[in-house]
Amino acid sequence: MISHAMNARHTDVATSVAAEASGESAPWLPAKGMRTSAVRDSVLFREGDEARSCYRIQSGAIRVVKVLADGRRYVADFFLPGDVVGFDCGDTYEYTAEAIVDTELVRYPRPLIEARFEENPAAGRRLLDVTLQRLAAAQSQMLLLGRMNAMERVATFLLNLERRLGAKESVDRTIPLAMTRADIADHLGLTLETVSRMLNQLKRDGTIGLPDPHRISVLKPQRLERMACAGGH
Amino acid sequence: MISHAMNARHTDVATSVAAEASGESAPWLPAKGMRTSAVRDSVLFREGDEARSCYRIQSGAIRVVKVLADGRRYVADFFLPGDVVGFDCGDTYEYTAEAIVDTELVRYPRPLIEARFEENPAAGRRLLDVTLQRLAAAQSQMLLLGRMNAMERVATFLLNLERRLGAKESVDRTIPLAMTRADIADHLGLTLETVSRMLNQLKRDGTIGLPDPHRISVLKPQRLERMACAGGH
DNA sequence: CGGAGTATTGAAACCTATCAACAATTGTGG
DNA sequence: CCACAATTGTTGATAGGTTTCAATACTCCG
Repeated sequence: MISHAMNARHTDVATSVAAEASGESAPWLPAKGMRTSAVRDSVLFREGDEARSCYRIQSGAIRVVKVLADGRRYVADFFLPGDVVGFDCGDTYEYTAEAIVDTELVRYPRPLIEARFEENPAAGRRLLDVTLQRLAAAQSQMLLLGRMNAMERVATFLLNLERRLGAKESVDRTIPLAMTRADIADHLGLTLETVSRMLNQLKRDGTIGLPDPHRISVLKPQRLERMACAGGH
Repeated sequence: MISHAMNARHTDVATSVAAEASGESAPWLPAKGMRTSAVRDSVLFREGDEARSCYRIQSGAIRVVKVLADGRRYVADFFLPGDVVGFDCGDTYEYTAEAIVDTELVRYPRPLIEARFEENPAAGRRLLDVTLQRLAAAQSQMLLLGRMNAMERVATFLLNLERRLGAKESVDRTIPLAMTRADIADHLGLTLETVSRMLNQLKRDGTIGLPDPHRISVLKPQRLERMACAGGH
């Protein structure tokens, strides 16, 4: 599957007590948190659970899902290394968070975060900015879901993912895909078959390469951007 | 494809200099702002404009739209009395805001709001909560756009709108619709014809009544909730 | 009262979903 | 290390829900 995917036993999320620096990517977090790991497909927290903690992703990937009673699923977002998942409004989580692959995280109890806001207003302001950015991203995603066709959705998704991973992760413009076709489909409001068809159509075009199902190399970025949609933001 | 270009009179937004209390609904705003009015279909601000102010709606309604180059449009949100529109991340607006009907607003310059955060951290915390709520609503909307069929979308929309308007506005469970079918369609990722068909199907069912195109009375709320989707949030 | 904008309704086309079969990959255990 | 089983991905044929195109009716205001 992917480099860091190890044995996928169904143990729960394991927590060690070692302290860990919060890292540069989220300056609004407390200085220390608990190192934690989650094996593939384990649930970090469930929609409706009491929101005790949030988590910064160290390595791996998390998906955040909302589910209808009959099983229809929407993947609201993917969280990649550096991202923080689990800070919601209210006392309960708004969605379920699951590990896509074996994932290393740092856990921060909510009370510690709230305390940090008291002592340091700038931290709260930083979180506000992050939240406003996520809201803007959500609005772009709604435009995608509401008004783009299958090919535009897939092309836009690939470009966004490449941008988020940054040059560091994607060597030679090759995107390491942690998630399955089903995850991508549930994120784009499509079926996994349609996602597969679009990817293979792009492959036949010569726009992308698919060395293996979990690696996508962007061969013709400009063409991909043109397919992404008839008008950037 | 679709391009509901709304070109009516293009008078600008008129501003009076009278001061006005910020009201109970948005305690994170400064105490005073400028009363302003916007006639139907006028543009409050445009995507990409420098974000100088935000606006609290006093009466009327605002729609917030994102547009693709070929004219396809998505209505990211409707803003109703009490709501505040225009506080985005970055220095420019993320979307275009237009008046759906003649609208009364109170304008707050961004520098004044920023200053208020400096002096009163609780104000910033309130805005964070509001923003987190809007993010949660956006995630529910993505589930709707990605995974619900036309009837479920329309039913969900009506229920949400009724809840937002509150008992005060909707006398006798009758929802006053400020927006057109095209606005609703662009908000639900449908065409205006499909929205019309779904509404009239609900009318034939006896689930709702349509006294006139801009008034919807909910006759059988439970049935509407059942149609809304196979699984509540 | 008339005219422009808005809403409704019908018929046909299209894109994507669904169903189904098969191929490829991954992980497991001999 | 290889073979097998399970999962994941690909591809094809068909069906179905929405869109598109078109015509007509309604509503609101000047």
